[in-house]
Amino acid sequence: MDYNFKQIESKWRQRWNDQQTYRVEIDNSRPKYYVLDMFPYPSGAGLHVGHPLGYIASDIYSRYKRLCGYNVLHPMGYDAFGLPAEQYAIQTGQHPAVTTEQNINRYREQLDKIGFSFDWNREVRTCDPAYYKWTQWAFLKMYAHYYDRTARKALPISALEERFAERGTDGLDAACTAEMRFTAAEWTSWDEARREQVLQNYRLAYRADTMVNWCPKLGTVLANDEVKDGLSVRGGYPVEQKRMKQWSLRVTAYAQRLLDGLDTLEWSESLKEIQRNWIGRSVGAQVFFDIEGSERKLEIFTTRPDTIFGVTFMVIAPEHEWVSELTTPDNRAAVEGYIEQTKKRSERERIAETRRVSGVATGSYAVNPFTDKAIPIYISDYVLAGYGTGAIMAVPAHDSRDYAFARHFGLEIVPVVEGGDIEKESYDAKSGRMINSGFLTGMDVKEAIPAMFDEVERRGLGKRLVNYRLRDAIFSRQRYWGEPFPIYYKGDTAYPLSEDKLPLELPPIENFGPTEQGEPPLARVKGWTTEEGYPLELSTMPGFAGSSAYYLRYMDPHNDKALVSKEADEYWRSVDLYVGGIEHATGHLMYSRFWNMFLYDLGYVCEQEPFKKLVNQGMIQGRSNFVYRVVGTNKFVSLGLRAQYETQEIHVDVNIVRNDQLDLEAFRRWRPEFADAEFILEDDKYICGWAIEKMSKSMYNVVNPDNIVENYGADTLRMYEMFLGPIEQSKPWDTNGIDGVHKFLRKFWRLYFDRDGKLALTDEAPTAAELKSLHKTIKKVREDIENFSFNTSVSAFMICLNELGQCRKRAVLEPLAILIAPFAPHIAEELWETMGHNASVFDAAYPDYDEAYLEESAFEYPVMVNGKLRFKQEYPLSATAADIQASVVKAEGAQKWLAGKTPKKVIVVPGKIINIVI
RNA sequence: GCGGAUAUGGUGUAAUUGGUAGCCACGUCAGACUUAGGAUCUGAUGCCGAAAGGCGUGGGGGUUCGAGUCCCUUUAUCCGCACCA
Repeated sequence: MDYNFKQIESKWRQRWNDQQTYRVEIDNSRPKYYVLDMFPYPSGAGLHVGHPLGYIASDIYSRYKRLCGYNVLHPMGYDAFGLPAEQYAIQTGQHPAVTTEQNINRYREQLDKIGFSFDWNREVRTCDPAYYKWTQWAFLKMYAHYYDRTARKALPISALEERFAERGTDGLDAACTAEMRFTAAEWTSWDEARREQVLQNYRLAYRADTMVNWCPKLGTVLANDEVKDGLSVRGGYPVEQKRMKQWSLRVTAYAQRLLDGLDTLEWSESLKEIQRNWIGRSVGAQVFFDIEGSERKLEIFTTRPDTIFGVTFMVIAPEHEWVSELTTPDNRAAVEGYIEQTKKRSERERIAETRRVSGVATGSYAVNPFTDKAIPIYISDYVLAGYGTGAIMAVPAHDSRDYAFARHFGLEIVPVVEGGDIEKESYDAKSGRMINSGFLTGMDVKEAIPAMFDEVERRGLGKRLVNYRLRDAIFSRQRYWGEPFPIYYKGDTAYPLSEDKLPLELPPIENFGPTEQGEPPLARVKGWTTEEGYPLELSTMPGFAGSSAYYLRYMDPHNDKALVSKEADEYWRSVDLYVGGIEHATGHLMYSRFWNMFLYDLGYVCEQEPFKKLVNQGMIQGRSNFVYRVVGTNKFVSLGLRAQYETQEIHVDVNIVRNDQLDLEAFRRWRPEFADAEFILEDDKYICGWAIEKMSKSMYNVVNPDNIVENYGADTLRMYEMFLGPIEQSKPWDTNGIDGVHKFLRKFWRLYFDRDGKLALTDEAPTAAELKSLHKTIKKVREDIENFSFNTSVSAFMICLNELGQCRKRAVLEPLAILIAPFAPHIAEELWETMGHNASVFDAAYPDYDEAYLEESAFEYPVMVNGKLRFKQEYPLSATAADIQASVVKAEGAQKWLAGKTPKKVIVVPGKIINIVI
């Protein structure tokens, strides 16, 4: 009886489902382990063969951990809110809930075929009201808290109100949108709306007028991580900067903790680096510059206070609040023209034209506090409104952008650091001796920086300040298919719904586009108000809202009293191993950490970091195949002969190509126009060309895992995906080669059974060689799993099989069946049961190796002469280096190469190598 | 421009972490069994060479008895950030 994978796999799929094999509960008698995959967005296209790569790796790991005695939490769910379903709804009128449900069912069907050990009782869907109740709950908590820098944690906003009533802002160091100063008396004198406006400045979830990424085509604002090169990540539509009133999360409050936390995580260095860059910490100073003829002072941020003596002008962003105020009547026309021109340019154009210098003078002057000279204030779009204060002190001698600007406008360039030639270019390096700099002159830059910090603070011009590139996350989307905000309005003032009103359910709707007035779709809903008739917020939450705490919900998915119970949280704690794509580096992985830290501050969770160890699986690219049509005919010429013809390259469906050889009949059936195709063959075969491209429908290179499972079985798919190469590496999918793994599994099967399908194991004692082979494999496989090196463990199984030959001994094959179980669970279960075990193979103990079987008594040394391998010589392992040194020269092999000469040196590394240097 | 990663046969890859480069597969070639083969089994397969031997881990240089691995330099590809003051 041959290896009937179809029968075996459907049997065990059924059995695992019926017996709830992978259901897990809290079990204080066993150590826990939490293995998580990034849950998928259920798209209409279904899974392709690249998606399960990470799932298979994590499944192998969790099955392994389970076999090692851990209580393993390994859940799966769906990130079900989002733009694509809604775009589809706008086009077709189908409700996103319907298409999402369909897609989820399709995903589930596909996932089930691969034999994952997910506990489906814990499934979550972000679009389920019972789930998003807790998304809304967390939002309300953020709304009701502010971040106190002194306490280094989030505190209730009510405490802030009390504080304001007692002493105003005196002594307060809190994360806020703009620094505020007021007294207790002022606070008490304000009305409710005014106070609320002030509190919005501090809330961790707040509504404010801010510069946002507006995507007109999608009709919504987007967060920074949803925009790339001035285009939306979803859809690739142009994005522009616009000032709008939007909800945001004060992620920046946690910037330092998000940065510090990275050091405690087992993440790849490159991923940590991406997050560090995204947070973008820079240490510098805030400095206030006097403005001539004004009481106000222009605030700037600089990391080079040492160069203040070289400041010869200042530049503010076109969007700066004071533009109008600083513009003198003579310059008004020019300034307004410039601003108009900047507005018209999209973000994308602005990025493309970074080299071009543009700007205009305001006519106002500031005063350099150290040289006392009047310096002109300019407007230019090379200064960004969103970073620092949107204003800079320009040091043309030591900043290349300021230099280009000064050259263009003929402004003064005063060098203050020695080195470089300011006639040619600016000298940006942070080293050298200070010149033309008053009290700093003669110091090195490294001394001058702290000296100037001190001086600025002493003279009350400003203070040391740490700045972050990280922006607060814009949290509202003018969309339908997302979580509604538990917020209502009285006039323009926002109020939270009370927690007992949650979940605030998304109302049904038929038209999914924006209204004619450009309002979000929820504006169409009659009665989208509170019971008292106050209007509810019309925007919904963004995609990352639902994915920010889903790992917590898996711990306790059916709890309607809390996001996660104390008991469940304290048992499961945090994710021990998280597997997913690197594309979430600055989005989901950032927001989740923020969300979790916030819940940690409030005492709802016991771990500060949600994902202890993280593995990024590589992207799977497509491998396209081509046929070559002779131009103007319906003849197709094989790859090797195409040079003789004028041909046209056409993508052909990879599913009708095998090992680059075209299935001619299937090709004729593929599309009607090829029904009577003729072929020019080489060696009676049609060989296709190939290329590595993105996996997509239009390239006909999408490989569906269902087809692989159908033809080879899930166990083959699982092992082959691992065999393909290191898990972190991006690589093209190539079905060529899957035969090797399939062949291995068939051979493996045939080791246990005779021709009639009867178990053919013997109770004979294994030989030393067999035991050595077994224990070597156990050792290798265990180590490889721990190191996430699954490709080499698959190889180890193949080597073991080659070494075992026809060994049918139970003492060898029984542990081998358990050893392979994480990789090929179906076949392992079947073998285990056939061998007479009642319980699942996953209730067994994972085999461990015994060093004793691996020991060698003698070692055949490779002997090198002058670094080149010349002969081999065996010595017992007990032989000392000195013994070998003395005797190896006398060996027959050595005599030939020495040719009578005396060696200069003989190097012996016991157990490794001998090198004779002549 | 800054930061990170990668580079090994025709292909995917491996290398006890400084110690016999190419394990394990795919592919190819030869053979066996076959009416047949997208089945199975055996053998060969880095390059040059008849052989002895030589050359080989993107290129150049260095350290070392010994380098795919360490150091310097250079090239190519991929990814992230990018007028961040």
